[in-house]
Amino acid sequence: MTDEKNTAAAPAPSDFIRDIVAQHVAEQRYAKIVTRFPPEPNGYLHIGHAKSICLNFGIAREHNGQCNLRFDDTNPAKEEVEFVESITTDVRWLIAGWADHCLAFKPKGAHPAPVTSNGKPDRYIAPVPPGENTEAFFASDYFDALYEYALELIRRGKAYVCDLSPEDTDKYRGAPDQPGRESPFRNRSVAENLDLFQRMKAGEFPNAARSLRAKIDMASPNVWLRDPLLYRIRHVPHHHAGDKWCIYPLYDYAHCLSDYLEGITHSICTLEFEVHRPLYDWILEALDLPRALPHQYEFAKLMPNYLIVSKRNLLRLVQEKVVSGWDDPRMPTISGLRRRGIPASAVRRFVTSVGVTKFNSVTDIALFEHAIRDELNTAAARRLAVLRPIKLVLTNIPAGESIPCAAVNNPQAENPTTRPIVLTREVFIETDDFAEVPPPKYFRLKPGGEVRLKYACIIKLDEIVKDAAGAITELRCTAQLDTRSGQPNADKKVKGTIHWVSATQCVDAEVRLYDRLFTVPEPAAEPDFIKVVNPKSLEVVQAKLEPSLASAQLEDRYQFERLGYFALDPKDSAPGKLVFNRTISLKDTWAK
RNA sequence: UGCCCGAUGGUGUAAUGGUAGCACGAACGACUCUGACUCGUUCUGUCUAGGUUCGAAUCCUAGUCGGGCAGCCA
Repeated sequence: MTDEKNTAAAPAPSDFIRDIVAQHVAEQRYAKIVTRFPPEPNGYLHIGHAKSICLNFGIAREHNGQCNLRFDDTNPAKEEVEFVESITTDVRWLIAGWADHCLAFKPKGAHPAPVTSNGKPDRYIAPVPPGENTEAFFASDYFDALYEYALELIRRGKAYVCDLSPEDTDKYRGAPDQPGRESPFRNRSVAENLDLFQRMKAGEFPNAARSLRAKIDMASPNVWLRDPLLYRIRHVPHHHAGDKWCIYPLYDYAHCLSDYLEGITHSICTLEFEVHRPLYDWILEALDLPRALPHQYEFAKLMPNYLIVSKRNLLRLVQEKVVSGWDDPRMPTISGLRRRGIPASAVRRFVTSVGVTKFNSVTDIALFEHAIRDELNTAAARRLAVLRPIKLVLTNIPAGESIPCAAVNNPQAENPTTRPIVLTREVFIETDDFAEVPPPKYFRLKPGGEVRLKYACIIKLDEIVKDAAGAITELRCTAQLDTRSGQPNADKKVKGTIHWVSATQCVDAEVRLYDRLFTVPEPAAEPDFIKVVNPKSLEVVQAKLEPSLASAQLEDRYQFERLGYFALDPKDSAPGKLVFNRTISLKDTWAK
């Protein structure tokens, strides 16, 4: 379906993170480059995540490395299996045929195993290729290991159990421009900390009654170093780990150690984690681990205009039924883009083309639209379809006669093939392709004017038939049959060529015309982005299609000539009931 | 008033002390049995002020502007 030619031919991208990786490869610092994509299963993946996926899998791919799909599931209150399933599907779709050989899973149910590294006891979880009895990595599979590491931190005097309430913890933390104060529980003995932490795990204390904290520096100018919490008490079951735990690790503690356990070399995340990096390093260094430590690198997230890219706001669109669901074709979610008919290759090309920097920028959505059109231009089969039909009668063709014509399937192909279509007395043309009072430079059908029916012949408009109310019911024309391909006057030139379908040999279909969801470039900056939803973001029409489209395939992409790119809706289309989504219109430089 | 990060045409990005380039976009033109594609021409840029240097987008200093950080979220 999707043509990989463009992506494959594109030069390997270069950016500051890839430069660092390339240097590490040159130095032979690591045996293998291992990255990871670590979503929290609390929502659907969107175009912003696609950038991270393509970065992480792209780097792995460029160095024969590996990229782990890992669920960062340390907060059971917000997470659901529905999301681990959708995320897995979306990631696999996005990288299919491109980097799936880099995707690493683990045996189903596997946990980190005891190993010996550099002569010292260690823990490691080995990757396997996705397949039977495998699954993605889960941070929650490391809870036992993480607990052991916490015990070790306590023994080393680098962590303590704190009895401060959440409110008091906040107060003691101070402010960015003001140092915090040390917790009164900061200097408990190792024995007491060990005892208390074990009892936290055993469920002896209620939610938030105590926490485990790293002992770092309450006066640090970086607030994340002011004795950050490592564990909190939450008496809730976990979607993956079951009901074994009532203490759950926090992101900063779990993430760096998960990276270590999986042997990640480059842990790539977005800019807001920059201030967390010292903590990431502190935890790993505090444990004196025997293998090479992972390192964190940060880049600016993708922010395209005319879109919202925030789980909270996307959720609102779903909940308030502005869209039909997370996979509504107007949503910037991966599932929405997929349902809309956008090839994964176009998503990849777009997110790669914007580059990787530390500069917060707004990317023009036109860049995405360009990537989509460009991929589809080579991949899509051309077909004739009329969205808003108006009847046209070719008065010199007898009723019942079928004149065979050959239509090109894809002019971009190296050896273009054709398919047969037929011209009949009655055809439909696009309402927009006729104007009784044409504007200047109007190339289409107008009174007394000539136009070519694509792949058929030139016609001349003789008569406009109207009903009693003055509405146009049909256009009567003369077909110049000697201007058909292969006929003596085939080369006759007219300014306009329009598409059409036979009125007697066509199929009906519902066609959904999608447009931008928002009318302003920065909807998220509005007081209420619901107020700037584009009322015309979805228009449904009953279209007439050429007969070959009756057997359209879900995975195929079509260009309805002169209109745009279309694909079958995977949810609502069924045998005998065609539903097409407009992926994107053709570029239109004809100012209306 | 604290700490961290950043700033190159309309947008995104490259140039790693040596000719500011590429893509998107826009405008105009050529071609055209898709007003698409393709091709051609044009458009607009190094945040400011000092300094180092034969030479600065790049290094230094100060400033300006923007983003991030005070969840028992990630």
